[in-house]
Amino acid sequence: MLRQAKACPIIRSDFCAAVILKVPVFHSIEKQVADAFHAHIQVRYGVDLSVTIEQPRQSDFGEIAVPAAFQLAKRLRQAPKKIAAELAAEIGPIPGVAALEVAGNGYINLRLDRGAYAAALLRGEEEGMSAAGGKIIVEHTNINPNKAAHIGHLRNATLGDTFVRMLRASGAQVEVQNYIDNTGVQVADVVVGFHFLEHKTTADVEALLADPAVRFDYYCWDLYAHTSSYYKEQPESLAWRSETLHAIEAGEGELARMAHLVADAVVQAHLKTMLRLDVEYDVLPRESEILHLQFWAAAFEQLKQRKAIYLESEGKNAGCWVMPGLSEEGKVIVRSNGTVTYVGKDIAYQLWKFGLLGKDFHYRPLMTYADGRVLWVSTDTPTAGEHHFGNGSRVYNVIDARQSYLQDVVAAGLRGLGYAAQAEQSIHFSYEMVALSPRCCADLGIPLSEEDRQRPYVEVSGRKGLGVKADDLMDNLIAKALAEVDARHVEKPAAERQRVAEQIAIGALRYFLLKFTRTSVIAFDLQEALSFEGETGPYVQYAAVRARNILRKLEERGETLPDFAAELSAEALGRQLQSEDFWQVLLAASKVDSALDGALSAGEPAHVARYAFQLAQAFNNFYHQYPILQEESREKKVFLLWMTDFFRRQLERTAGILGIQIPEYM
RNA sequence: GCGCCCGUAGCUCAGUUGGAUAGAGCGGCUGGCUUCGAACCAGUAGGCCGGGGGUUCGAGUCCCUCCGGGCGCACCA
Repeated sequence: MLRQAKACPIIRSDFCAAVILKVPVFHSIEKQVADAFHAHIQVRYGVDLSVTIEQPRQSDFGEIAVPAAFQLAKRLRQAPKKIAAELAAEIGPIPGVAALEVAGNGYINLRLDRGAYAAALLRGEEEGMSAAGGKIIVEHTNINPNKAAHIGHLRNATLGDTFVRMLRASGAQVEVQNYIDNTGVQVADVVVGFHFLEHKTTADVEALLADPAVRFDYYCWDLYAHTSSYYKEQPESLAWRSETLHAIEAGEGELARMAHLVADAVVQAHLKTMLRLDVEYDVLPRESEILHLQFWAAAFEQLKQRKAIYLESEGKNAGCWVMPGLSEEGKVIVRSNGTVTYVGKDIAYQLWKFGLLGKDFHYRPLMTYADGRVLWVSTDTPTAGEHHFGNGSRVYNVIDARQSYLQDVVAAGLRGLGYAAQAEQSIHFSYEMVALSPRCCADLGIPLSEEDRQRPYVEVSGRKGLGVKADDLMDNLIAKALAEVDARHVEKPAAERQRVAEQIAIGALRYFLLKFTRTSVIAFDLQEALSFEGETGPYVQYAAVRARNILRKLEERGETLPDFAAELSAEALGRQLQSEDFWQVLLAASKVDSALDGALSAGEPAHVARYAFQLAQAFNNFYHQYPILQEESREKKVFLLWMTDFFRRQLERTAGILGIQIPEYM
C-alpha cells in the first residue's frame, strides 16, 4: 500500500529542514547535553552513538534523562549501570546543567541550573530565529455547498485550522485553501429538489434567500434529505439528476443558474459558520473554474504522454483510461463514455497545487476578514491586479480517513507522471469520522432504525439528514455559557456578556474536537461536548483569566508591575526556584515550543491541546496554593508576579495556536 | 476476500515514536469558598493495556496469529 496511516507520513526530520524553528531555552540545553554525550562517547569508547534525550518518568528525578548507557551496553558487552557510572563521572560540566546522577539500572539523570534557566527565560532568550522554507498549502473544510455544515465538518475545519496555526507559529509560510465543489451531484440534488419536487423557479429561490425568517442552508439540509429519499422510492427520478448535472456542466439555462445561486448562498453560510469558530481561508478554488478553464484537459495530456494511464482494450474496463498499479484491474480515470471521474479531476487539482499543471485560475476578492485578510475566490475571467495561489512545496489535504484510497490514487498519479518528490510531499492529513452514539440520537430526538440502535455509533449522513448542525451546536453552547456568565457577572453589560459567552462556547467546542487524536472515532456525546469543567477549553481559559486577574488586581490596588529584569537576579531566581512547586510550573510553562515541535512532528494538534490543559492544571494548582498579592517578602512577591506573567503569556500563546481566545473575565 | 483504523480504570480518552512504579478527565466516595472569584483545589477507590506466541537488557508501544468492533475496496462524488 502507498499510504501509511499509522506511521503518519507527516513530517520528521525533513520538516525541520524546511523550517528553522525557534530555539527555546529548554531545546538548546537538550541539544548541548546530547552533543556533549555524543562527543564524549566518541572519544571514550570510539562509538558514534546517536544520543537520545528523554524526560524522566518522575519529576524528582530531574529534568533530562539520558539512556545512552543502555544503548552502549550491548555493543560494549558491559552492564548499563557500570557504563552509566563511568559516563557520569567523566562527562565533565555541561552549560546549564547543575548536577547529574545515575539512577535505576543505568539512567543518567540531569538537573538543570534553575537560576540560570529562569534568568535566560527572563531575558527572553526563547525568542530565536525563524525562517521560512517553501510555501505549505493546507486544504481543509471542503464542504459540499448544498446544505448546512455539521459536526463532522467542524472536526475537519478545526483540525485543519489548528494545524495551520501550528505551522505558522513555527515560522512556516502557509496558504489555506477551501475547495468548493459547486458543480457536483450534491448541489444538483438540491436543485432537483427545488425544481422538480417543489416546482420552484430561480426567482422563488431568490425570494427564499431574501426571507430573513429562512435559514437557507438549513432549508437545503432538509430538501437534500427529501430528494435523496425520493430517489430511493422513485429510482426513475434519477434522470432528473443527470439532466441537472448536464445543465450545470454546460453552464446554461435555468437549472445551471439555480445551481450557482444555491451553491454561492450555501458557501456564504459556511463561511459565516466557520468565522464563528475563527476559521479563515486564503482562497476558494472552485470546481466550476476547474471545469471551465479545462484543468482536466491539461492533466489528461500529461497523463497520456507520460504513460501514467493507458487505454484498456479488454476486460470489464474496456474502453476506459486506467491507472495501473493500485489494484489488479487498475483504477478507472476516464470512463468509456469519455467523461472523467472524480479522482481524475482531483489529480489535475493536485497538480495545480504544486504548480505542475501549467495553468492557473483567475481570482477575485470575495470578502475581507476583520483582521484585514482578503479571501479570494477562483474565477474564469482575468481580473486586474491578479493574485497568484498554489505552487506549494508541500500539500496537506485534510480529508477524513474514509477517502484514503482516493488520496492514494492521487499520489500515485503524481508518481506516475514522474513527480516522485511531489507525491512524497502530498500528505493526506487523515482523521476518523465523527459519529453519534445511539444515546445521543435519542437525546436529540433523531429517529433510528432497530439495526442502528444496536450499533456502538451511527455515522452522520447528510443524505439521510442525520446529524448535528454546526450552528445549532454553537447556539446551544453559547446559550449554556451565557447562563454561566450571567450567574457570575450580572453587573456587566449584556453585549459584553454575550461576547464572553461566545468565546467560552467556541473555546469549549474547539478543545472538544481537538482533544481526540486523529485516529480516534469521535462518538459524539452532547453532554460531554457541553461540559465546561475538567479537561475542556473553558478550563484552559479560566487559568489564563485567573492569571490576568492577579495582574489586574495589582494595578487596582495602586501598585505597578515590577521591572522583573531589574529586580530578579539569577541568584534570586535560583533561591525562589528551590521550591519544587515553583520550578515545576516554570518548567512546564517554558516548554511551549517543545510541545509545538512534538505535535508538529507527530502531526497531532491533540498534543498541543493536551499540553495546554496540563499547563493550565499546573497553574491552577500554583494559584490555589500560593497567594501572591498578600506575599510579604518583596523578592518572593516579585518572583511570583513574574511567574504569573510568564505563565499568562505562554498559555495565551498556546491557546492562540489552538484558536482559543481568552475572555476578559469568566 | 483484500486494505486501513480501533480495542488501556465503571464511561470517554492519553501514553513523549522501545525505557524507570501505565496516566488524565468524567462518574463514585471524603474534604476545602470571609483570601488573587470554587468553571477551582486536595485526597481516595478503581488495571491480566482484547487473548496467545515471538523479538529485546527492557514491550501498552515492534513482528506473527486469533477474537471483537468500525471504515474503505464503482465507468458515485
